[in-house]
Amino acid sequence: MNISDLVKIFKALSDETRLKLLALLENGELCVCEIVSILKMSQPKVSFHLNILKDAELVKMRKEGTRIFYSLDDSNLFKRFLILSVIEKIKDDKNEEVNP
Amino acid sequence: MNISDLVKIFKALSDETRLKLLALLENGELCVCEIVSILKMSQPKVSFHLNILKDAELVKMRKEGTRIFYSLDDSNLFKRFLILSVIEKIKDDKNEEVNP
DNA sequence: AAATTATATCAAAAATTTTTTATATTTTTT
DNA sequence: AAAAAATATAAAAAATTTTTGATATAATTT
Repeated sequence: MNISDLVKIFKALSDETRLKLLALLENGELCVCEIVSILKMSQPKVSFHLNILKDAELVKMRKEGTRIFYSLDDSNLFKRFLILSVIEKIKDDKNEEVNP
Repeated sequence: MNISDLVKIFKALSDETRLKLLALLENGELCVCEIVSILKMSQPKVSFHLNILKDAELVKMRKEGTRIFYSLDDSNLFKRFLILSVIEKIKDDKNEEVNP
């Protein structure tokens, strides 16, 4: 992993939409259409951000018929740590909203 | 730490110049003028990037006379991990350049 | 084979970030 | 008190990223 890979990973993580996508995938794979309907964002927008996460190898994809399922790619230890940190911190954040 | 703080931290880390600044500060504080002369970048550019790192609380500063010294701010465990990872990976990268 | 569904891609527009050049501020030195 | 040194800030320009709306592609269903 060189400095450009590192920048690419951090760039991928430096957007709220993409952090939400990662958190959404915590419990397993989802297809694009499910993500679109859950997050209520336009489909090209979701595809755009998923593609950036895939480029940084933070998510991976699997085709099945007409659908494409995305899931977390935490095969690398450093990325796994980053993804887990993101998910944990976003959860904390949501809990604070509910229990102020 | 909420989701915006998280985005701010990753945004701060998502630029090569800023990763280099962090790596440069590994061995202790440096003033802006030293950083400028080492990295051979314009002074406003260095100040601009240092400010982004400071906003994300990845570096801290200390005034002494006319100089301002910057150093790593790894008081938070998560940030400490990120900073150390960055430094380690940038070092690896440089070693590979020398020993191909 | 036509229609439908799911997704990617493209081009234009909008928004944000980075760089550059010039200037302001503060402290120290002369 | 003027000059010099170090740094921040501001405004404009350049570059990059994100969003949007339209269209293309591929697999499935009718």
